[in-house]
Amino acid sequence: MQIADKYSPQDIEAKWYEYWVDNRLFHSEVDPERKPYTIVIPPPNVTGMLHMGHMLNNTLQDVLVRRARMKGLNACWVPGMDHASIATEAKVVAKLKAEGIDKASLSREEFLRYAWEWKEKYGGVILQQLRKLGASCDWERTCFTMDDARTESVIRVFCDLYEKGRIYRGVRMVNWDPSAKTALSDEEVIYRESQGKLYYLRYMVEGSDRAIIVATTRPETILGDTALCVNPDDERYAWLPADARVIVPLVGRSIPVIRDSYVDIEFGTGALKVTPAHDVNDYMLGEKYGLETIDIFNDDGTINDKVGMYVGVDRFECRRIIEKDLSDAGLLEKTEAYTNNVGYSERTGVAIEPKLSMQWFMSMKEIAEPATRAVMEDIIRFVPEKYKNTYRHWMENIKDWCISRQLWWGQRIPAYYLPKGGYVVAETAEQALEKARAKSGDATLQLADLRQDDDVLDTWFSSWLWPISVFDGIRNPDNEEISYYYPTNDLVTGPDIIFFWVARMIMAGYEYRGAEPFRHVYFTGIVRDKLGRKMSKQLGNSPDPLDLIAQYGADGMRAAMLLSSSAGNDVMFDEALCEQGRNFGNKIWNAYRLLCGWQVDASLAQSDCNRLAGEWFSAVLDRTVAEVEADFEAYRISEAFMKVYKLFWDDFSGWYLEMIKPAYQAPTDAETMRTAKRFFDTLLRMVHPFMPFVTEEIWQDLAPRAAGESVMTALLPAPAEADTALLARFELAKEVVSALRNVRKQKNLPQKEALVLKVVADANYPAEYEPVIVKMGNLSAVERVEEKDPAAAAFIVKTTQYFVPVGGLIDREAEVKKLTADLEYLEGFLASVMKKLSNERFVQSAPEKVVANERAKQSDAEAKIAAIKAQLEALR
RNA sequence: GGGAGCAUAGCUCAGUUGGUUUAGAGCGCCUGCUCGACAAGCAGGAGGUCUGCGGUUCAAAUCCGCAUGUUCCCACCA
Repeated sequence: MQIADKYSPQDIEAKWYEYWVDNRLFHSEVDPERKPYTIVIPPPNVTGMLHMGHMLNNTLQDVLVRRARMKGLNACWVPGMDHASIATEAKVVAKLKAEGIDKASLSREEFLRYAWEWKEKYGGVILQQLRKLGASCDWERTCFTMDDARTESVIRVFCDLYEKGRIYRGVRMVNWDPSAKTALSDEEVIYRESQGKLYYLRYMVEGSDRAIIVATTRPETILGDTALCVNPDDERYAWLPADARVIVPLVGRSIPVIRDSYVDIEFGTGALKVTPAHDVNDYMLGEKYGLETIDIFNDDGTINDKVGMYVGVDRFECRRIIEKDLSDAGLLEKTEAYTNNVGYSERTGVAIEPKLSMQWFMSMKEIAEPATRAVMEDIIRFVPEKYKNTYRHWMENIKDWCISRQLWWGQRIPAYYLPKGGYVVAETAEQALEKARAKSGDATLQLADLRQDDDVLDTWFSSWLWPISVFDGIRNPDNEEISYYYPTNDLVTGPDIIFFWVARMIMAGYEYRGAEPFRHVYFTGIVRDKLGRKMSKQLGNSPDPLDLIAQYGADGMRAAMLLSSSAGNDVMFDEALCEQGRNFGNKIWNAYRLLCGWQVDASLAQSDCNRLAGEWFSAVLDRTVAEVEADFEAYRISEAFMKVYKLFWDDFSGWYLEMIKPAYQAPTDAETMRTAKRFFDTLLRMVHPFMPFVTEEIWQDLAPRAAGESVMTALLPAPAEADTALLARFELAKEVVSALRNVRKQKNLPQKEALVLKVVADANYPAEYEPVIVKMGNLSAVERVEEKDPAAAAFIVKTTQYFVPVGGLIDREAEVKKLTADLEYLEGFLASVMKKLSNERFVQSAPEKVVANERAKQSDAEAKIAAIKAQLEALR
C-alpha cells in the first residue's frame, strides 16, 4: 500500500471505521487479567440530532477511551439512547396530528404502537452520526432506557423504593404543562423574565361602601379566589372588622379576609388575593386557614365550568377579556407595567400553570446524604471543582421529586387500583393480583378488576440508573459484568444536567451498589459561536456537524473541539479551528510523504548531525510524554493536545526532519531511517486518541501489519525521565540557528548561499552541536576567533558572541541602534535584580534557591552586558 | 433577593501550594520566501501599565478587601 499524494480525510475515514468495527476493536469483555476502564455515554435523546454539544462531549469521551485502551486498560464505552418521554411523545403527537390523527382518539396501546414505529424509524439517528466522528463505542452493548432489561430494572427500583417507604402518592401543587398536559419536576421549569402588567383590582367590602385594592399579575385567577389576605400589622387595614368579608370582582362571590404576616406590607397595596388552587404560596395559606380551593383550569389551560364564567376560554385570552370587563365594571383601579419571572416548560416552552394534582413523589433527603458526602470528600472528583458548590447547595436543599408524568411514552407506574379503593404496587400484574387479593381479603378478584395507574415515570427515573442498568446490575446485582465494570471511571457531561442526572446517578449508585457510579465527572462548557452566543436552532448559528466533518474530516472536527475546550469553560467555536485541525492532519500526512521519499544507502555511516538530532528528539519525546501524562491526570485535555500538536509540528517537522533531511537526491543512512520511523510510530500513537483516522492510515503504511492490527491497540510510550541538561544545551544551538536566519533576513542573504560563522567560544557555546548548527544554518565553516570582527553582522546567544562576515552589507548605524536597545533592556533588568539583591531583608528571608537564582541572573546579565559592550566597541 | 465563577496580546486561552528573566501559547496580523514534504507551507517580526483602587509580604498576574464589568446557578413577593 502507498498513501496518496494529497491528504483527503474523506477518502480514508469511513474505511478505517469499518475496519475497527469489523475487527471488533471497540468491543470489551470481562477480563479479570486486565484493569477495566469504563465510560457510559450520556444517552442522547432518541429524538435528537447531532449538534455541536454532542461533538464536544463525545470527542472528549473518545479521547479518554482511546487513550485508556492504548495504556493497556480494558476500555469499554457503552453507548445508548434515552427514550425522552415528554420530547418523544410531543414529536409523535405532532406527527400524528400532521397525518390527521388526534391522540385523544387513540387508545394507549394504539398510541404506543405508533410511538415504537416512530422510534424504530427515526430514533437513534444520532448513534449513526457518532460513528462519523470516530467514536469507539462498543456498539454490541448499545442500550435503550426503555428496552426490556432497562424497563424491568426501573420497575424493580420503583417497587423497592415504594417498599422502603421512599415513594408516596399525594395531592400537591405541581408544575403543570398545559401543552403536554402533564406534571413536571421543578428542574424541568425554566424561569424567564417577562413583561407583564400589575392589575389593581377593587374588592368591595361587604356591608360597606369601601373597597380594598389588590394588586395582581394574574387577574383571570380571581375566579378561583377564596380569601383576601392582609398583614395583621398593616394599619391601613386596621379599620376592617375581624370577620370582614369582601366580594370578588365580577364573580360576586363573598370571601373572608384573613390576616397573616406572610403578606409584605411594602408590596403593592399590602393586600393579597388568595387563590389556593393556582399559586404555591396561596396554597400554603389555604392549608393554614382551611380555605376552599377552586381549580378553575382544564388540563389544557382553558377555563373550566366550575365558576360558570369564561368557560372554555384560554387563560391568556381570558386575561385580556377580564381586564376589559373589570374596567367596564369600574372594578379596575389602574394597571402598571411590571416585570416578573414566569416559569416555562423546558420541553414545550409554554408557561407553567401551578396546579394541584395527585402525583407520585420520591422523598430525597435520606438518599441524598451519602451522595453529598461522596462529592464533598472527593471520592467522586468534579472537574472543574467549582461545581462542587453548586452541587452541595442543591443537595442540601433538596426537595421531593415528582416522578409521575401524565404521558404514555415511558415506564408505566406499577401501581394497581382495587375496585373498592386502595392500591397495591408490584413488579408484574400477576404479583399485583396476589397482593390485591391479600389486601382486600377477596380471593375472587381477577386481573380485570385491577386498574393500573395511567401515569408513566419521569425519564430521569430511568436514566439515573444508567451506569448500573447497562450492566444489568439492578436485576442481577452479582453478575460478573457489573462487578467488573462498575464503578465506571469518567463521566463527561454538561453542567446543565448536574441535578437532573449527575446527582441522581450518584444517589442511585449508593442506594443500589453501595458505591459511587463514577470516579470523575468532567463538565464540558456550552458551545457558543464566535460572538459568544449560545448555538441554537432559533438563531440559526449552529453549523451542522456532519457538514463540517464532510468538509474538514472527523479528525479536523475533533481537533477543533479539542483546541478550544478547557474543562468547564464555554467553547467559542469558530470554523477556522476546523481548518487548523485539518491542516494538522495535512502536516502529518506530508511529513510522512517526505520520509517515504528518501532513499536508504545501507553502506552509509550515520552523520554526527543525524545522530545528535536523534538524541535530542528522543529527549524531547520523553519530556512531552511526561507532560501529556500530567495534563491528562488533571484533565487538561486541551493542553495535552496542544503539546502533542507542537511536538509534531515544531519539534519533529520543524527541527528534527529538517536536521536529518538528506541533500537533494542524496540517500540517507539506515540507522537514521530506522530512528525516524520509530519516532514517527511513537508520534502516531500519541496523536491517535485525538485524531484516530489519519494516524491509522499512516500507521498501517509505516510498517507491515498483521490482519486486524491497529494503532488503536498499540501501546502509548511510557513516561521516562527526560535529559534536561541535553535539552538546555540544544536550545542554545537552536537559538544560534534562529539568529543566523535573522541575519539572513535582515541582510537579504538567500538561504542557498552558505555563510561562515565566527564564534568567540566560551562555556555557553554548544560546541557539541556544531554539526547541527552548520547544517541548519547552511554554513560553509565555523571558525573560532578571539577578536571581534567589525565588518561582520554580530549577535549574542546567552554570553557567546557570534559574527557572520557579510562583506559590505553592514549598516553600522542600525547595528549600533539595535545593540544599544538590547543594552538598555539588560541594564534595566540588571537594575531590578540588583534592587532585590541589595535588599537585606530579601537576602535574609527568601529561600536560598531563590536568592541563588537572582545571583545567577545577575552574573548572566553582567556577562551579556559585557559582550554587548564589546561588540559596540568593535563597531566604533 | 441569595450564592458561585470569571476579568491576562486583536481573538481564544495557559500561567498547576506567591520567587525560571521586565508574563507565555495557538490563531490572527505585518514582512520576506514558487528552496524538490506540506502556500493547508517555510522564515522573521510587531503586539500586554495582567480590569481599577487599596492592603498583606523581602517579593503579587498569583493571597486578602473594596469597586466596576461579565457569565452562571438557586429562590421567586402577589
